[in-house]
Amino acid sequence: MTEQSLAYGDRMPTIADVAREAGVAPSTVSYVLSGKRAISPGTRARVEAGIARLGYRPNAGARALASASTKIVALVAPLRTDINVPVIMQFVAAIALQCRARDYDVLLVIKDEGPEVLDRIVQGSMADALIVMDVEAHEPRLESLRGSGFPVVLIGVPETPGDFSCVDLDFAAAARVCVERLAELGHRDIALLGPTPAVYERGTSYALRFRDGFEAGAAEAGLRASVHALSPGHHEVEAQVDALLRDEPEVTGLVVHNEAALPALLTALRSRGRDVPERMSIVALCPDDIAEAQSVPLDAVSIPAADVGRRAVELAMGQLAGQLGGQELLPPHLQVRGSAAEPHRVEVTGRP
Amino acid sequence: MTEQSLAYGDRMPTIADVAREAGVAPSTVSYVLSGKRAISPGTRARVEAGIARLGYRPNAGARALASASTKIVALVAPLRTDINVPVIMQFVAAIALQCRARDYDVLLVIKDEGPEVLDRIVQGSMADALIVMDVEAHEPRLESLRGSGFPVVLIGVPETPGDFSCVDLDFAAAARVCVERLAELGHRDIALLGPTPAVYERGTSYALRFRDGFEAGAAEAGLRASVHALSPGHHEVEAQVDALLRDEPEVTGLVVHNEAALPALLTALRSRGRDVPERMSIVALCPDDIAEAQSVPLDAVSIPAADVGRRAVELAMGQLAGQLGGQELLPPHLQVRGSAAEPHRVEVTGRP
DNA sequence: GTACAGTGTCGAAGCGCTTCGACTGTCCCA
DNA sequence: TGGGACAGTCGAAGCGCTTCGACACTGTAC
Repeated sequence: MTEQSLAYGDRMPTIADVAREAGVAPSTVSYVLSGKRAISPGTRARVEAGIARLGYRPNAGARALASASTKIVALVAPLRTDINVPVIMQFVAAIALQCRARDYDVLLVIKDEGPEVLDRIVQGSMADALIVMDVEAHEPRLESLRGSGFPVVLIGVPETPGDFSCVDLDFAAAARVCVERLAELGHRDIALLGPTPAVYERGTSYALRFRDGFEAGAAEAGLRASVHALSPGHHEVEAQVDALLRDEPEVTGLVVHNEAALPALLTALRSRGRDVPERMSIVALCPDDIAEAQSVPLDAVSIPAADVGRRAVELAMGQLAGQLGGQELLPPHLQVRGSAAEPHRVEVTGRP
Repeated sequence: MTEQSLAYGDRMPTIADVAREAGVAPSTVSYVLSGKRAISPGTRARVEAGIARLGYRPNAGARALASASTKIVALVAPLRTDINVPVIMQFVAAIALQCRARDYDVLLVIKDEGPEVLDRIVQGSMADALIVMDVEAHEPRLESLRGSGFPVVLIGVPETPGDFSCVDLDFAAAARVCVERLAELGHRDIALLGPTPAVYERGTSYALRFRDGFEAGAAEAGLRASVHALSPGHHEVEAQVDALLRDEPEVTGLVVHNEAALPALLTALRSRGRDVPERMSIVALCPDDIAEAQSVPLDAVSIPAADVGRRAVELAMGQLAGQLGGQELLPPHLQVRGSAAEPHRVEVTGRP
């Protein structure tokens, strides 16, 4: 039962070869493989031996053609390098793993190609389902799929989800949790340091939801709050910190939604005498490993990439099985690590 | 000539539908699409109109089956989150873009599944070529493909490349360039701060080549040199910097091959009075944007991800066209930004 | 006027698989 | 003791495409 090593270029063995080898009909081999009909133990054994002996693997194209199912999930991912790269990667990893666990493969589609690409995939039957990451408030790309019945799962929530399944962290709730944490500690003036301006300009769904949640949470808690987009790069961050400290000196707590800027931000604050958490509190939205790797471990709501990815695949599979899924927002969890504390009201009390 | 919007679930139009619509034979439609035979302008126009009217897109599975070519490149990528994530992403982006430009799609395969996965892809005819990122010195996964004639391109160079095509930055030369830069400036004691120990333990090809190049370059230039793996995390980096400064106080120049640790490293050095570049020179190996975003912009050899990715796809396409490619190592380019300077021999001259 | 090379088009034969209906036994229960 | 139910297997049709050889023309050259 040694598996023959096949040179590519030799004709690959087909189901007919296996059938001949095992002395059965091709359809029987197919049924052994799919389990869709009962097979006697003896026959099964002979077929499996034949498969092993020939090193047979079913041809994906033929299978797709005959069964009208590709066992492929198309994953639409943004491959900008400006944002969030590690988080994107975590999503991709989680989704790929989940797909493999269900015997699906992943076709990678780069976002920011036009809608024709998706049509090509869907109408060319290149995949059985579509998972779209990083959805923006408006996604013209997806319009042609609306109501088509083709299984689509969005990671993120567009303005009009329609009948698309959506999964995501509840960014609005996450922002509220961050704000509430600062409010409980006694902060009265806070600021949101968000992603680069480009992200807002694109209308990126999660960034907007986080911002809106921040503003709503602050309003409810009666806090003064402002929002700032944070450009990356050490000098930019320093300049923006200076501007913030100058223009809004009362701010004692920051909510940061910008992983890339965190190291620079912490350095800038310390060098300006605003040590964290004594003289500036920070609550961040970022992956756990990033929160922990900072010079001051950060209180943070983590982005549950693995959970979101898993759920996205589950929803896709559900749709393949005929269920329809709605919007799912995963609840945020704040991990306290010590970067937020009660404010020292130095500016107010006066201090030598 | 309005393209009809198709509901998925409606039977998708086939080449036969288009043929009927245009009043020609299916094979004629096929030849219009492939351009493999001459077609009169009139017929072509009618066929194209029919295609547009029906919104026809060829079925990928059927096409693959009939033509024995999938128009898919399988990309084997590591999705660990411990290393190099942005760089990996740049490779993936570059490869995906290049593939699309050649009308190929990308099937994403996660590394660290067993060899059966690759066999499934190759023998199941799921892809026409394979690009493998992050290759290690020994890749048992690839053994079954050796000599098979299936187009394989490696990003990185294993110990025994055999007939696999390989592309990569010339990491050994890159290390030498870094060492030479420090040597020219007058440094005599240098250290390499490399990636996490796990990367060396895995036998990751590029890390080993960089290290070997570093040691060889230092030997040639007559420098004292040591090698240290750098664990990520702020505290680990601080501890390791302390150890270095204690155990090898004469070191005045660092070669850093560890993007993730750079912010922490710079912070640690400054807080220990070893400002860069005055009291410690640094030359790094990292992407340009990362080098520029540091608190001190770094002299760095960048990883030409886009070039490597492009070349990888070109080599894959070349193999599909019957050419065989060998190893290609791209020359390193050092970008000077001011993080390396002549050493102040403070420890030697004594200074108040 | 016949031969001959194109040129443009068609029909049919697969590519390798799944799946449906049909067929042959067995077994069990009426 | 006959018949239905069921397990196990087979053969053939067909999924939608590509591609090969054949065929009908149209010119052009002798």
